[in-house]
Order: sequence, then structure tokens, then C-alpha cells
Amino acid sequence: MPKLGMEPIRRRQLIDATIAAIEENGFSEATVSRISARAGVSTGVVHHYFRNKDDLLEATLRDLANTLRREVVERLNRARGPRERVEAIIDGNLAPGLFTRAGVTAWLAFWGEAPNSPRLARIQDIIIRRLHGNLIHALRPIVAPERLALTADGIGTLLDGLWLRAALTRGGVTLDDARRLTHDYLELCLAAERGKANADREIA
Amino acid sequence: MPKLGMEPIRRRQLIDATIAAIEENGFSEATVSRISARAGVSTGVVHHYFRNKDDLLEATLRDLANTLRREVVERLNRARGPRERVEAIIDGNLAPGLFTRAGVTAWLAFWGEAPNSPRLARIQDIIIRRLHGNLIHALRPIVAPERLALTADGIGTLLDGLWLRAALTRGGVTLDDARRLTHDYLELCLAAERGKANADREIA
Amino acid sequence: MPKLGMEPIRRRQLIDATIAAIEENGFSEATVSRISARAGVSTGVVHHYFRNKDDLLEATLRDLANTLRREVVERLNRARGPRERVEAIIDGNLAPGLFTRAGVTAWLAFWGEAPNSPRLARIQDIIIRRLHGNLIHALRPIVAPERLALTADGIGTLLDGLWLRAALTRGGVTLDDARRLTHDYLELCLAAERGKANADREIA
Amino acid sequence: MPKLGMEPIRRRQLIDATIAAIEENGFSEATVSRISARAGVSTGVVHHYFRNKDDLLEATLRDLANTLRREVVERLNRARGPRERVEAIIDGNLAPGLFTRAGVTAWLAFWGEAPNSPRLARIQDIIIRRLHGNLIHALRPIVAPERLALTADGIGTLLDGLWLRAALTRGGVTLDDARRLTHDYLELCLAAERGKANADREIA
DNA sequence: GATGAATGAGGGTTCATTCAT
DNA sequence: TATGAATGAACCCTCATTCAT
Repeated sequence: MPKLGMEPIRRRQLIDATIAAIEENGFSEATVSRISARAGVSTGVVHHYFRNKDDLLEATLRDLANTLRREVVERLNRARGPRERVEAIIDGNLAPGLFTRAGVTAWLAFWGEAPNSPRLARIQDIIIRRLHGNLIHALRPIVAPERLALTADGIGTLLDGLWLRAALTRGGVTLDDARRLTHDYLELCLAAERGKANADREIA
Repeated sequence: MPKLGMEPIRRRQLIDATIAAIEENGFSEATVSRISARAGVSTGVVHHYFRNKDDLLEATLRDLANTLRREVVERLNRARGPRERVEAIIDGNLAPGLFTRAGVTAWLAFWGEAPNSPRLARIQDIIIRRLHGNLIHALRPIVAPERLALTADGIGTLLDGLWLRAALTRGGVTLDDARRLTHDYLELCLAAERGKANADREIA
Repeated sequence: MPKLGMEPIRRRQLIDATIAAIEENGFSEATVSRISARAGVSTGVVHHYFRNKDDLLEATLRDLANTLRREVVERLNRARGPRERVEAIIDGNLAPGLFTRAGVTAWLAFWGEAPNSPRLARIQDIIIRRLHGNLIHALRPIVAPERLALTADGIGTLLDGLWLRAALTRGGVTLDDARRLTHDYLELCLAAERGKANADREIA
Repeated sequence: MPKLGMEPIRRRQLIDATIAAIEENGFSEATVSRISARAGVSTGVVHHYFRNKDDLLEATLRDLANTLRREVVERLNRARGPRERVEAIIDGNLAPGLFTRAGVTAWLAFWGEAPNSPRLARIQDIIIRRLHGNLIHALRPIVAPERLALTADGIGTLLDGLWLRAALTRGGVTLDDARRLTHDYLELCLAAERGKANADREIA
């Protein structure tokens, strides 16, 4: 009789094994046989639960994206006031479980493949759009409309740049440095708002 | 005597073909046979002028890095005053010949491979360090010492984030948007400097 | 469950195919694709059961060495008395299944490669040492100590020379000729022993 | 104007380079480019003076064979009496310039290729026949007719076996050991002759 | 005479995928 | 449900050989 309910278990194992394999040896070395060996199953199992390797890779990237989303949503739910909402988004993207040398390496590998894989590119697009939407929503109450998009892009771009550098630079980027940089940027933007508001008041 | 002086010509052709192949099909599809076909030569030629594929890839990344450096140096030579020097670095990194969907895709592909390739990683490291050094040098006269490193990191990280987004997002990032974002960041930083200077003066 | 227990079968097939390929076309023409075709399998199978071609070649030489050892051991087990033991070793090395044009050609091919392959050289070394050890042991009761090593070397060298000539000379070397030559050498040595013994007795 | 008389010089250089290349890295690694590099010329030169690589290899084996022949002939010319003639042949085959680890390695490489190269096989055949002919001629005066062929085969086979072992065994075979073995064999044969002659005389 | 650039077939090897068990 | 044997295309690379110069 067949073991029931194996599907979610096996998919989970294989996705975790895929992330681990990419982290350790890079995208091109993450072969089906290495992934399945790491998951403790035979190569055939991969094609039993995923149509092909591309499907497994897509599922893996989706899984990474979901983890990121959860980190952000969780912090957003605890945030009070617009300022804390922006900080929740920033801190969610720099969550200790994700923003590690290993974690960003896997992301970077997917980024490198995305431009020539429509399926991966689509997911990346969603992630970036989601970040942008969240930031716009959180910043609207505290940033002037004409600077809204620019500020959201600024924070989003900084976060992406930090991820990239975390994967590329030899020593990585410390979580503290990353936080300081983004929060300082937010501070600069809000200070400029206040300065402008003061100037407006003086004129009035 | 055979055709003389073919070496620089062929190396140039092969490097260009490598960039084109990566742009079009991604890193993993940039095979020796595709690269050589694109260069209009047989596969053997690749190994006549490069020890192996890794050497060709390294030479290609070095070439990209050199182009970037030239764009920056050229603008630095024309710059007058510290503010223009910072802008020269920013604009050099966003030079029209480099900051295109295609160009940026090749870079991203190399970034994705770097964590697993010490040789590529070394070059990336040099590029990032060079950018940081240039920025520090240009910002020193106009930014307070305690904010110097932070500001340089901010601009550098923004530039890296812009490159990443240019490759990843569907529509890319327009050159104008990129310039606006970075120059605005510089403006914010300098405005904060002035604000602090004013506050200091008022106190005195 | 897949077909089980294929490993010994496939390894046997591939080793046999390797011997056949070397016999027919020589060492340099014994390519993986020719070997696998001869075994009736695809090229991938070779690397499924052997890490690489060198491993297959080493296994093949080991197999040849084992066959030789079996031929000798079998005859040694049936031998009665020292004289018959020496003859068992000689005849084992000239066993009809091994001492054929074809068999000897494969050996010679391996000999030709051994000086450049430490792995093959090691096996050759063992084979030669084993022959020497066997001969020493068998000759000890019937040859004076001071002539023991020389006689063993003589028989061993003759056997090696016969193998070489069997592979090289156009008509090969007949089994009968080979036997006559080695047995005659043994006879000469033993006659010399007897002669010396007689002389000693006369003196006494 | 073309340099005249280059042909013998270049052929000599290339043959020497071929022997050196085979000695150092084995038959399969003796490529045209390595041989020409060692000779200090370009790859094209090889095909200028030899129709193809096989021709160069054949010329090289012929050259080795000629060297061997010269060593033997020279000693034969100095020999006095049949016994010395036999020893001249033995010592010529063990000449210090030939019977070295390096020298026999090149020979062995050719032996390994000969069975599947009719051209090389033909030369090997000549060498063996020549040795046999020389031995028969030298032994005729001192060995009984019915043992003549056997004795010549014995010495020839011993010499071939010694060459083989010199190339194969780790420590090689010392010149002294080789001489002792062959001369002892000759001694045994001649002693047997005398013994038989004595026996015949006693009967008479 | 000599060069070395160029070719392209063929080498060993890896891989995603299929399938009988 | 799971295995791992098997496939064969495609990979990078090497090589003898040719040929314009």
C-alpha cells in the first residue's frame, strides 16, 4: 500500500535540498543527483514530485519569496504608525534568517538566471513590485506625494544593493551596517520633508 | 609567415562574443561552441587564444570592468570641484554604453557565478573597492568625516541596486530614473550637511 | 525497484569489452564509445559503473592479473614435489587461455602504458613480484642457495620475453616452443646442480 | 633564397625530440605540438619533413633500431672466436647507451603500439629476426645442431625479457644483473655441450 | 623553408530524464 | 511510492593536419 501524504514532505525536502545545494556549490553545480542525494532520496523522486528540474527551481524560488514575505508581513502586523511600517518593511528584508551570506548567495544565483528564464523573471518581478507597493503604502502618510515614488524606489534600491553586496563582498555586509544605511536614508528623507514643511510655514 | 597579430583581434572578438552570448542566453547557455559560432570561428580557436573557458570568462569580466573604469576615469578627468567629481563617478557607473538592459544582464550573470568562482569573485571585489575608494576621495571635501563612509556606501549601494534592478525588472530602469535617484540621494546628504552647519552656527 | 545486481554483470561486460577492444585496435583506439558499443550499452554506462576511463583500465588489468594468478594457483594445488611446482608456475604462465596472440596483445598494450601510469605500474609490479616469489619458493628445495635468485630471475625473464615475442612476432610463439624453452632452461639449471653435487662428492 | 641541406638536420632534430617526448610522457602524450616544441620548431615543420605523424614515428623506431644494430655490429667486429661473438651480441643489446630506464621505455611504448600498426610491426619483426640470425651464426660453431635454434631463442628471449623488465620494474634492472643472467645462461648451455661431449667420448 | 592560425572530428565526461521493476 | 539502471545529447577540450603568408 502506498504511503499517503508524502507529497508535501518530499517537496519540502527537495526544496530545502535545492537551496542548500545552490548555497554550497552554486547554481550550475546544483544537479538533480546532488539535490536528491542531499535530500536522502533517489534521483527518480525529483521527477515524481516535480515535472522537471525547472519546476523544482521555480518552486524553490517561490519558497524563498514566501519566506521573505512572511518576515515582512509579520513585522507589518506588529507595527504602529507609518514610520514603524516603513521600518517593518526594511527590517523584514534584512531579517536575520534571510540576510546571511548563504541566503543571499542563493538569491543571487536565481537573479543571475532570471533574465533568461521567463518563469524565474516573473517571480522576481512580483517580489520587486510587492516591495514597491508595500513601501508606497507605508510612506504615503509621511512623504509628500511628489517625492513618494522616488523615496520608495530609493529604499527598495538600497535594499537590493545591500543584498547584492552581502553576496559579493568578501566579508559580506553586517546586518547592523545594512540597518544603519537604510534607516539613515529614511531619516534623511523625513528630515527633508520637515525642512520643507518649515520653509512652507515661514512663507505662510 | 602566417597571419600575424591575430591575437588581440581574436581575443577581442571572442570577448565580445562571450558578452553577447551571455546577454542573449544567460551564463549557462554561453557554451564554447555558441561563443565561437558567434565570433565566426571554430571551437578550436577559443582554446588557441585562451587556456580554457574559465580564462575566457575571466578575461571577459576584466574587460567589462575596464570599460566601467574608463567611463569613470574619463568623467573624473573633466570634473571641476568635489561635487562634480562625485557626479562623475555616479554618471560613469550609469554610462549609456554600460547601463543598458543587455550590458547589465551580463554583469548580473557574472555576479551570480562569482560566489562559486574565486577568480571572478576577486575581480568583483576589486570593482567594489575601486568604487568605494573613488567615492571616499571625492566626498571627503564636502561631507563631514563621521558621515563619509556611510555616504560613500549609500551611493555605492544605490548604484549596485540600480544595476540589479535594471537587469531584473521587466521594463528595466531608465537612465533618467537612475540619475534622479542617485543625485537626489547626494542632494539629501549635502543638504543635511548644510543644515547641520547652520544649526552649529546658530548655536555659536 | 530497478533491475538489481546489474553491477557485477555490467562490470564484467565492460572489462571483457575493454580487453577485446584493446586486442583488436590497440590501446589508443580503445575509446569509451568503442568499448561501450562492444559491450552493447551506451557510453553513459561506463561512467555509471566506473568513475572514469582510468578506473576501467585499472580494473581490466587487475582482471587479467587475476586470471593469470588463478591459472598458476590451480596448477600449484595439483603439483607434487618441488619440480612439479616449478613446472606448474611455468605452465600457468603459458596457460592456453592466456598465452594467445590476442591475450598477449592486451598485456603488451598495458605494459606500454605502465611507465606513464603509476596505477598500472603498481599492478605490473605486483605481478612480477608474485611470479618471483612463487619461483623462489618452488626452487628453494632443488637449487643451491647461491643460485636461487638467479634461477628464479632466469625463468621469470624467459617467461616475460616469451610473452613479448608472442605479441610481437608475426607468427607468434607456439605454446610448445615456449614450454620447450622454459623447461629446457630448468633442466639445464638442475643438471648443473647435479653436476656440481657430483663434483663435490668426488672431492669428498 | 632557401636554406639548403636542412632536411637531414631537421629530421634528426625531430626524431630526437620524438624519442625524448615518448620517454618523458609516454606514447599517447607525444603529440606533434609537444615534439615540435621540444625540437624548437613550429608544428608545421613536422609535416614539412614527414608526410604525417605515423611517418615520423616509423622513422623514429627505425632510428632506434639502427642504433641497436650499430652497437652490435661494432662489438662483433672486435670479437675473436665464436664465444666472443655471442658475447658481443649480448653486450650490444645491453649497451649502456640503450639499456637504460629511459631508453627501454621508448622501446616498450613502440612495442605496445606495434600489434596494431603494420608498419611498426614490420620493423620489430626485422629487429627480432636480425638478432636471431646473428645468434644462430655465432653459436653454430659451439653448439650442437639440434640445440642451435633453441639456444638462440633462449638468449634472444632472455634479452627481450630483460628489456621488458628494465622498463617495468620500479628499480629497473641493473646492467650487471642483466649481463650475469645472460652470460650464465650461455655458460649453462656450453657446459651442457661439454658434458654431452664427454659422455659421448666415454661411450666411444 | 618556416610559421602559427585555423579547422573540426573525436576524445572523456556529465547531465536531465525515462522506465522497468 | 521509490529505485537506480540506462540513455544519448551536449559539454569542454585536444589533436593531427592544412594553408595563407
